[in-house]
Amino acid sequence: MAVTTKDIAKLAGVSQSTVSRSLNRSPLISKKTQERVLRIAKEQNFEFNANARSLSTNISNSIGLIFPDDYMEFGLNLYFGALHTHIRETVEKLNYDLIIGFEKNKYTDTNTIRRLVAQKKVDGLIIALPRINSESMEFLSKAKIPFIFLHFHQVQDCLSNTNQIYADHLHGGYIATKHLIDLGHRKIVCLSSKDGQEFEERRNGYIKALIESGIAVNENLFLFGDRSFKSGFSSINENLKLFKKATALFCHTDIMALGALEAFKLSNIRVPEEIAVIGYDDIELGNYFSPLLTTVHQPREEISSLAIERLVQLIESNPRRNHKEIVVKPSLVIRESCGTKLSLPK
Amino acid sequence: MAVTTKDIAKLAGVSQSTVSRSLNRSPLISKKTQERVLRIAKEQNFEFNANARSLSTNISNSIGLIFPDDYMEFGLNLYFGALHTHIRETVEKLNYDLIIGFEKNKYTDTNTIRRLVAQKKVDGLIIALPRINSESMEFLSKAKIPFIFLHFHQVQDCLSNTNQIYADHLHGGYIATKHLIDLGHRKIVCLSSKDGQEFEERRNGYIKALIESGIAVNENLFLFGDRSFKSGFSSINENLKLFKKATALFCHTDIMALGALEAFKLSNIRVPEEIAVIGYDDIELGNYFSPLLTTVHQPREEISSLAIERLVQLIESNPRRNHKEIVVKPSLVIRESCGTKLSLPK
DNA sequence: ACCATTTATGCATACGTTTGCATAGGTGTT
DNA sequence: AACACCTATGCAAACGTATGCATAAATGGT
Repeated sequence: MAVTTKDIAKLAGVSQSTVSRSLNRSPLISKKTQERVLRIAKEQNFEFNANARSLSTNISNSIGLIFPDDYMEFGLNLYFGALHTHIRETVEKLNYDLIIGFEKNKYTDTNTIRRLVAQKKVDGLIIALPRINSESMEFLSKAKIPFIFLHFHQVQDCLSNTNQIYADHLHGGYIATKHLIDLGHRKIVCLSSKDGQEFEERRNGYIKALIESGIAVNENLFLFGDRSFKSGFSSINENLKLFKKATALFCHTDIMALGALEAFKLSNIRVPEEIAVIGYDDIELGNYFSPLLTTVHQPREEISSLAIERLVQLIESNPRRNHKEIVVKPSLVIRESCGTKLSLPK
Repeated sequence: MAVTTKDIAKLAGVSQSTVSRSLNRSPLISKKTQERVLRIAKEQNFEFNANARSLSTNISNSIGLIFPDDYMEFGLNLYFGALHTHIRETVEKLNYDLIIGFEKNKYTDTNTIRRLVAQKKVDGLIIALPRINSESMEFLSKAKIPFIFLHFHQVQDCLSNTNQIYADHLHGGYIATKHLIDLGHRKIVCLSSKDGQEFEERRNGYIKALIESGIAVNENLFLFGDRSFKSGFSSINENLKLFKKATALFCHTDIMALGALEAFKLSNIRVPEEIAVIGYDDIELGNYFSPLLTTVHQPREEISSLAIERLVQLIESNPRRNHKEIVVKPSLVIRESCGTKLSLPK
């Protein structure tokens, strides 16, 4: 059915190879012939058969984007959703197609990755998994396929031979805490999570800011949730007594911060008047409910475009060297939930 | 590099065709040979080259999922995000890959669709665009590629020769309104949107329920937003006077309902005590903030799996007949925001 | 033991493209 | 006029798989 280069060749009175070369803008072909071929191809609504092309060139013109299977939980969809948007924009701009894959167990499985690579369905991968085991790493480097880790934290054990892009969470934790300290707060509760190195880094940023300001780190001010709204809500609800002394709360995800705000609301504790609350991520939702959430902006657009651009660069030049880390800085988004400088810090 | 059927053939001491047949479980091959070939293939980590396979069979084993470019706006990401999850689950279960495409102008463009089809990158399409023009319809049917419209409302003008899956919005509008009426409400504000036929249908459901209960339809009780949180917030804020008489609000999206709740909160109007609020969509968020949002559940999982299952069925049997509409019923999710039966309806 | 039938395998071609190599025709230099 | 050298084109093989057809081997019936 579909019109092929052979059909065009017949119509143009040239050979099939001349058609192929013309369509690929080969300099071997004379201007005149090329133009004629292009005209006819256009008239016939010609499109390359991508499969034949990929078979011949070993290039699929597709990029695989790998997410963990559970990315929808814990309000992560808000984060990933945004990431996804920016990624596809860049992918589109660079004329690649996007194949989305998921790994069931985000820490150990790489079945989808292996399959897509082995089947030659993708030219490169953006891997947005929190971690990957060494066998899979080995598979990837043996397969000589360009890939980029796009995640939340630095992966130490594959540092030397991979490309990774991540945000500087220590910095994010630091600027959030510094903001609260600058507003006069001394007792700052830290609601974090144990699931993910990025949270550890944020805690380190928190600690760094405290120490720098000569504030003692108090173990009792650490709370741990699972990143979700519900855990933000219940962590605060079950630890309201902390806020008899503490005047501020640093939540390591916005969605936990929103849960916390809701908990304070139901206990008639006013934010920011009585407690300052700062989040992390800068999800859209933080801009909806009163008080508007002050937070740390995750540089999503930057991370996404950098990742794709770097990947395409790797694909198209394929230098089996030149590994690179890119670190992106988060920034502060000051809205309402931290209020203004405390006049009388407790 | 990669191991091919030819390599396996050499190792097994059989011909390439025998390998191909074995791997495809052809009944022509003896159990013994087949098992040996399969064992060797497994040992060698053999995977088919998808491009060669697709070229030969004209089957890509991929499904295209087409979204409008702006699906992230207006809180739609919450809806589409969920849809996307269920779709990919079903796609995975049925062993297809998922290629995600976007159309720039959701009403007129079909460039991505055309390209993916012409290039043979997909075997079928799930088209989640609000509409499609007749040229594109013609292209699709000429291309003889199975596709399904997955959307929010029934598309009349391509009814006769397409598969479409949509929810019964009239029913949804009806049950939401009926719920409020059953609770004793008579004056019910209807916050809808003019952008999308589904909203018109929900309004019709609203009207139907009113009429059925002998309540006059009051033009003044209709408000229109753009589906967003902000428009929910401001629509209510700018029309607070309506609620001197009206006792209930039916918002045609959850996210508008949340905006409305926020507006009531800031005006110290208690929900559900003073005003009952019902939403539409059943997004996760509605289950977070107090009062928990009573709403109409969009049967997302059902729509998604039905769409994919039907599509795969079309792909694998390809009957160029047998067009079918599937209508899915929304259901009521009663939480807190409508409260209980009014004792003294105004 | 012979033939007919079934079962299992291999051969060869096709899918639509890219690309190395050969070559025909044209240009320029001596 | 002879030669070397481009330029533009075509030929043919290759990519890895699937499959129609031919055929060899095994089976069964007499």
